[in-house]
Amino acid sequence: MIKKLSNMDYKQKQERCGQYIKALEEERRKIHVFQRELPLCLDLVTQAIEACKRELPGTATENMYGQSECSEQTTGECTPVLEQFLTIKDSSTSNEEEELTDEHGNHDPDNDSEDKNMKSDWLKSVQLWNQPDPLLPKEEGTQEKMVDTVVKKDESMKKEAMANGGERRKREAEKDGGRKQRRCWSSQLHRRFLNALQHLGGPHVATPKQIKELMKIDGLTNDEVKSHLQKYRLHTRRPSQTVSSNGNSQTQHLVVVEGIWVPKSDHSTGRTTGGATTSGTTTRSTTGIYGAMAAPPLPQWPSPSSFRPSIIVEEKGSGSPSEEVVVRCSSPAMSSSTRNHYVKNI
DNA sequence: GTATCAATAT
DNA sequence: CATATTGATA
Repeated sequence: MIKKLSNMDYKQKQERCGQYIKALEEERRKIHVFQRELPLCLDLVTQAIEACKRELPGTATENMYGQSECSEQTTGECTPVLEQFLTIKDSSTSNEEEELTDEHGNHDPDNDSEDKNMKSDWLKSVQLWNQPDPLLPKEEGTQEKMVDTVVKKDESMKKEAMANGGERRKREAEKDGGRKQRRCWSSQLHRRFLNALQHLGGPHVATPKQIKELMKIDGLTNDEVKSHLQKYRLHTRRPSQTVSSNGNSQTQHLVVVEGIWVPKSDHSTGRTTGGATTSGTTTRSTTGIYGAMAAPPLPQWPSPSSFRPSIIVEEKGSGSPSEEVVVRCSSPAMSSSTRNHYVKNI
């Protein structure tokens, strides 16, 4: 009796583990669409899967009870996997959103051109594009411990936002005839923006008002969000389609669309972390900083582990006059309704 | 949602 | 001084 029970128990364990893995994999498929904005998330899930698989075949000593199928945002006590999450998170949390370390009030334009930091400093160098603000908000300090939905995250930099925008929002009717002072989109602000975007289902379905609300940043106006969204869209479109120029457009039925848009990488460290170090000085070939995210050269993310292209689109119809492409994704959010087909302007 | 203006940065 | 970026506005 008891033997049987324990045996069944074991089998159940295994089955549970399998289910868990399955769930994880599905989850990963889902967020794969957003790999552009949640590369680390994807990475985390992937690693979790691997870790789980490693444990499965061996002695299933670990206790897998308690969570029928925790899909990422489980409440917390999530077996060894959770530990993995935590570890990884700890190491990479800096670029998840706390990458703002105002360590450098000065960027040394001289000894910058090293690729020395090909770890994850991609954004580190971004932070200081603030206006000469006497307020140096040292907000950071927030070591959040939520690995969950990626959205609810920290609420830490609102103050900064206030300082930047809300405070000086008073219209100075001086020579500019009442034009507002520029809103400074810090990297954090932008990240919140991105989060909001993805929760609303993508840049093309999100409305500025919703975004603003979701960002929950005091002093932020709809127009500001709107403007930023516009710019974001402009830049996230494919800025360069350097491929296929030689009439061999049929060989390429798959093109990668969109990449990560990170706010203004600094003037020095902003090279592609991988591949051929673009010795800079290519100047902006109409694509500028955002250009390095299109198709063939593949993403240049600091993420050490495997990284696959972003959203994949495939050409529709071989004779269609309208060069239209459809995003192939399984995300319910993305694939809702008709707004998700990007028109190609080749 | 787009186009244009204006302030800055390069 | 010209041009590119980027946020504000029309």
